Amino acid sequence: MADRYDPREIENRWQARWEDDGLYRAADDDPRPKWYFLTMFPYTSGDLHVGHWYAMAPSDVGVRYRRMRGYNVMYPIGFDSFGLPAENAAIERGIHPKTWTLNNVERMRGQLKTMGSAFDWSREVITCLPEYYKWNQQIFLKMFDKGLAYRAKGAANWCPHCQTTLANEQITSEGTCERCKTLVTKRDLEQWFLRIKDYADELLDHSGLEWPEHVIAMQKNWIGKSAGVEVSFPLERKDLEEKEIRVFTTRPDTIYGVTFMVLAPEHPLVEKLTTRQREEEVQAYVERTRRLSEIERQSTETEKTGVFTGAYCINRVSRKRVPIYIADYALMHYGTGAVMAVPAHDTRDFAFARKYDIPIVTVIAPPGWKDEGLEEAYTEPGVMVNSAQFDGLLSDKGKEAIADYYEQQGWGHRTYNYRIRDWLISRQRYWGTPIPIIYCPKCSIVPVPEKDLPIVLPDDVEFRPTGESPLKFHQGFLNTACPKCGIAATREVDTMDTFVDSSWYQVRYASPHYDVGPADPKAVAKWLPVDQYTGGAEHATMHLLYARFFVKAMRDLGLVEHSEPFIRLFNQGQILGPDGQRMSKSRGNVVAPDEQVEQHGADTFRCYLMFLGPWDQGGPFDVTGISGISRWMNRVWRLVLDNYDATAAKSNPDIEQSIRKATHKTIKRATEDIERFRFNTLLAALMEFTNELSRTNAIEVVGTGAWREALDSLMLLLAPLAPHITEELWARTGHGYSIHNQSWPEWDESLTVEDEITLVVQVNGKVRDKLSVSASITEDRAKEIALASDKVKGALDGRQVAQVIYVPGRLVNVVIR
RNA sequence: GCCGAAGUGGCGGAAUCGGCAGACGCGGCAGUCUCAAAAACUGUUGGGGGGCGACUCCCGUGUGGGUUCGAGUCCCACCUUCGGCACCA
Repeated sequence: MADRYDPREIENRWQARWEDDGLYRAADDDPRPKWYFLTMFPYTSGDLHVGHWYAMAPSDVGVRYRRMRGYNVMYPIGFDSFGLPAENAAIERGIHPKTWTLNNVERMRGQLKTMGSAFDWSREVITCLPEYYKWNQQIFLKMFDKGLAYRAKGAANWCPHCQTTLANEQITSEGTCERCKTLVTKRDLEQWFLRIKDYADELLDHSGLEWPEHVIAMQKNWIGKSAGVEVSFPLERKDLEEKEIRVFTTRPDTIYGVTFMVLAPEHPLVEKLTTRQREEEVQAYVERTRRLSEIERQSTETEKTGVFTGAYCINRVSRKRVPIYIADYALMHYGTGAVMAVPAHDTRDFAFARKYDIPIVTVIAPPGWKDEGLEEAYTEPGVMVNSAQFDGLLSDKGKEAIADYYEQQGWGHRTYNYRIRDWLISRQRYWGTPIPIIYCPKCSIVPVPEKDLPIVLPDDVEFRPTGESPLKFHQGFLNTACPKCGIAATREVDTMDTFVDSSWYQVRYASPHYDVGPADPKAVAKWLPVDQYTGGAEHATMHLLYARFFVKAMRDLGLVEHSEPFIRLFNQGQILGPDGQRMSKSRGNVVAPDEQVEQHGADTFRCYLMFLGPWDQGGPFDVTGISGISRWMNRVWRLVLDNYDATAAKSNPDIEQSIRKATHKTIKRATEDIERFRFNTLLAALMEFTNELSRTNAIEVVGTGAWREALDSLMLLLAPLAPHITEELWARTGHGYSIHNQSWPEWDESLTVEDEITLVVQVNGKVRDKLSVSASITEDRAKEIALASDKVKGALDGRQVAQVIYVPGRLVNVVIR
């Protein structure tokens, strides 16, 4: 009898051994094909939770499988360690952000190691250290040189609680801060932007990427490219510098229906166009709009409001005078900030026209239209009417015809518009990468010379959430000399959005200690792009879009040669508390992984997480089921050790053959499942295999070659899932160290096919009999024995057989009338 | 409103192609062991009905239609849940 399975002892021992041996270190000069596997690095929140395990344990299985398939696998890990929580902890508890963060790194590193993952710790990257963020600064400077980073004043999203600006992507659909759920407002500030919009078309192209369709769809939605025409409407007043209003429209076919014009309240023409009589009202409206938060302004529920400016422009084709309004439903940052309003065919314009008694002219006829007024906007395609020479055209054709006409007349041109906006990276906070820019009274914006990098974050800073960067009050940091002319100048005091850090960390892992640039070109050429990336779907439009942009920008800066960071992407689902709600301390439904590991061992905990269901689905985590995995681990332990060394007492070729078949079928199933990351069914297959071996653990098979092959295969197939117990069993059954350097077992296809099959016999689609027949049965013979079955005869009840369907290897269906 | 994913036993879930619905596991029930309990092991377990019984019949994959010899799987309409976007002209 073998001794008891003691996961704690085994796991500690092997983890130490693997670390001492550097078993998982990826060598740059290994000639085998490379495989770069990456799981999203954790933020240094302080504690590893079940979500981390749920994300990382299955990734580790993928890694170990690739290793067994003969790849030179790199699986690095690090810490995303800049960001607000560190600073908030500093303010609340008087700990320095750096201390807080590095303590958390220490703690989380220890917790991560208990998972028994095949991480290559020698490549660890910690983003809050100057060795890393120096390169953020260098890349930023190169972007600045190329015009990819620019400074602009604009209405920035402002979180009053975090006391900083936010990127568009960091605002929830409720208009609140993604981090603290505070209502976001607007502030006019000079800020740094990166030109992600310049890459919009390239970012829309996901060819060559094996990504989940829904993530691609989300990115496409986010970028929001729409085709249309930019057309001009001449102003009635001729005494202004501007002679026309330019608008973007996707519906040029409705241009005869334009009965008013809407400018965004911030539109530069508003001030110039407004007549003296309307001035007061317009100014009041502009003021009111400015005070509204984004959420109030953008709510589709709010009634359309606006005011007339007193000015008119001319609809070139209908020759009509068109009144110009301002309304907050026109957005300054989309298109030209002006809208040609067609109330008959746009729901917003319709509501506005109704409210302010503006004429509604139908120019696209709905089906069966009899020249009557519309009760609501008709936005579907239809036949053009009231549109002079274009009458009778279908609206789709009309779009092209009018676009052509405008282009011929020189009144407009076809173009595209994008929903995505440039990436605002300035943050008025301390714990981030200092933006390497100096403001000189004489030379204005001056980049820090590369030789002066890194601009190091000073430690002795007072954390006062004032809405301005704490760095502004640090005289030693703030004051400097202009690198160009040498006179007294000040530094940029804002820091970079932490998404900058995670936009290229995957590149840094290739050469984490390289000190003459962000990345060693040789190492990058060897390792990048990432072959398989895994992480949560919440990053679909932020991190994943930023990282794609960054790599393309770095390519154009000559820093890397590839264009896409991540070839394959897998999104795991979200793990919830036992109550089906998000795990949170306030709900009291948090499951601590450390406790589970303490109780059941890492192998069991890992496997249980994978057994819950499909990885991309996530779901509630209920600890009660873990005993099933625990019991199974014990069964495997006993099964392997009890009879491994026995010698065959006598042989039974039938049982041996059936064991061999079970083995090869299991290898096949396991391989197919692991390739598709279907760990739940993979585990089910291994359990079935274990059950079958337990049943046949009889005197006739133990000690035979087939028996050994079965147990060896079981250990090897289980090795990626449960690395510790399998390493221990592998050693105890007299194999060499390490099971994690063995080859993945191969299956013999001829051993996976059955000689006997169950032929299902149906009558009118209902199962009436099951017959055990030879797999090589002919169609005629199968039909014959099916019809001969007593049960079929009984079901026929003397009625006429109309047809007999045969599906090879599966069933016979007798159709009767 | 738009885009995307999903609805299967008491529970988590399985079912590459349209072909035995419920694999595997939890929980439950019964049993073995035990003074007893726990643990472990064995058997059983979709619902309903009939038979002493080997058995047998009916119903059943969110709802309603459809295609098909045959539908959890395909098509149409709808309901519910979750995720994303949302005055984008």
